[in-house]
Amino acid sequence: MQNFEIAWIFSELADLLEIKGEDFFKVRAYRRAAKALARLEQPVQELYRSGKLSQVPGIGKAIAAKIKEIIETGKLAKHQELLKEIPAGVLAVRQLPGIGAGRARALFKELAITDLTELEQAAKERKVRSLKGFSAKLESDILHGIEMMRNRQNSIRLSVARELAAELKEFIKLLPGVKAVSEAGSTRRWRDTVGDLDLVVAADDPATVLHAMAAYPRVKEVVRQESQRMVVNTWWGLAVDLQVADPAAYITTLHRNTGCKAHYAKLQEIAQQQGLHLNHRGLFNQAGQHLPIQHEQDIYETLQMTYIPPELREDRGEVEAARAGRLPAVIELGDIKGDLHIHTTWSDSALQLADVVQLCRRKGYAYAAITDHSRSLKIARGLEIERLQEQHRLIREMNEQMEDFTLLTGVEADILPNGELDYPDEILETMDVVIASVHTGFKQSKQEITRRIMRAMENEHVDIIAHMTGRILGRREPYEVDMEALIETAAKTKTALEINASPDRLDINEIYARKARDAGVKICINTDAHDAKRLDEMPYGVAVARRAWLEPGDVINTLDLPSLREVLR
DNA sequence: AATAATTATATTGTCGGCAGCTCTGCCGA
Repeated sequence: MQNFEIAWIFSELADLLEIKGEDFFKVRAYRRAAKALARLEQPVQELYRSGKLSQVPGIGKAIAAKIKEIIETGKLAKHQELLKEIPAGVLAVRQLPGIGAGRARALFKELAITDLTELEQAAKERKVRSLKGFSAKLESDILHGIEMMRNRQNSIRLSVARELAAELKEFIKLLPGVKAVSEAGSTRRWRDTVGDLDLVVAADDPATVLHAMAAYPRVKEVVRQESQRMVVNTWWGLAVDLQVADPAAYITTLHRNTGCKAHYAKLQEIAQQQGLHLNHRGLFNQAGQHLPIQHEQDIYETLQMTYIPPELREDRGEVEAARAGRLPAVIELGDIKGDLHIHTTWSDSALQLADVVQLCRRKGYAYAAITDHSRSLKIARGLEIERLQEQHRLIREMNEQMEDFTLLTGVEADILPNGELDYPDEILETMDVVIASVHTGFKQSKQEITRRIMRAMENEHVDIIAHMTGRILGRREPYEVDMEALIETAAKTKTALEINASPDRLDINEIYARKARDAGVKICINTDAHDAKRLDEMPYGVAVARRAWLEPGDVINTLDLPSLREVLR
């Protein structure tokens, strides 16, 4: 069992107990434990075997015993019992914006609502508004929320797909007769969300692979089986579409299954024009003979164009650009020289200042900016001015001890509802990096929130606007902003826009990042890390930049430190 | 339920906006 599967049980247990009305501090203890487990770098099973579970902060005697039960039996009795009492659908109801544990409980107890469909019915019949704690407005918000939830059913965050892909590839690689295996489809193209996970395997004997796949522990049920293909549902809620190819046709199958469809169709058409034929079996000449294909590069070369990396295969002009030899040399992970948005224990992160230095150094970065939350964000222990200055003094001292690495002083200052920043200018001007972002007042009108962010950009001390549309994938829609106007203002004020690399955000997205670049706006790719694991999420941000066709020169954290300082000045 | 310390017991991230049985509970950052 993986850490986050165990963490998930505790987090669901917390939700169930909260809905039941159990002591809130107990609920919070389970949440803390879940968070601690998800954050662990080492497998929980290992800690369990060495008897070190209770050493993890947030895990005491009772929770350690429950972890033992989960590891040994695969489930938790207390969790199972609660699920019998409170149907899983109630948890989905609780996920709706505006519905917390209290309102979910009221709906369940008073109206016997056990899932979203029943809630929708009740809301349409105007039965919800009369409950204590509800209103006509909330009732219509509920209907909106249900609609929203339905619309995103097929979108699972890329990180989930990539983690499952990594695990499945390890497993499949070791099966007898397997020559190669790769993810394909939108997972390989690094789309922010995916509908399913496509895998392509090169193997002599498809039956062996399919048989092993069907028996794999993550697999819940086989949905479809053909001689060389299998579709399964997994316990992670993500379907896997596995295609086994003859080793000779592996590259062309992988290429076709990577898509996107429109991109592939264009290549087929170009092949046709050149008297060739392209399909998943190979690339053929007029006589029907196989042309040698060792790598995907060979396909593009034969079709007389530059190689197009998977991230760019979206039929957004890349085929035309590649034929004209005008495809940009897009940014790579190795171009990144530092991370400019990192939180520490000074506010709400698990990282110590020294951890940031150590981990970023190990990545080969030359610098990193410490940007903790500002004072108004109480929930995140935002820093009062004195604390912020104390931290900056400490950082300057640390820098004196280091030659090959620099910590930059900074802050993630809240943009207050009126567009002012959370600290006065004389404080902001003392630090290296000022990030500005919105954390409250999402319900402002499009005009208000746009104007608010524009005002922040107009502050000369603001260097970067972080996660500008505020979306949390699968949980919160982006807020209404006039992107055109914001990009224009960012260009005018020379404010960089962040690509937040967290797979939960990926904000701004590739569409806006490309528009911003075209308007002359610089981009900064940041992890916004709150723990060591999330510091590793830079590749997701780089993927967004690649999909936006960005080159290293478009991204400020590819610069060496002196040039970066020049830009930030 | 975990933690710290008074080793039996207190504490455990805060606070503004919202809606409606207007001083309170709920929600969300």
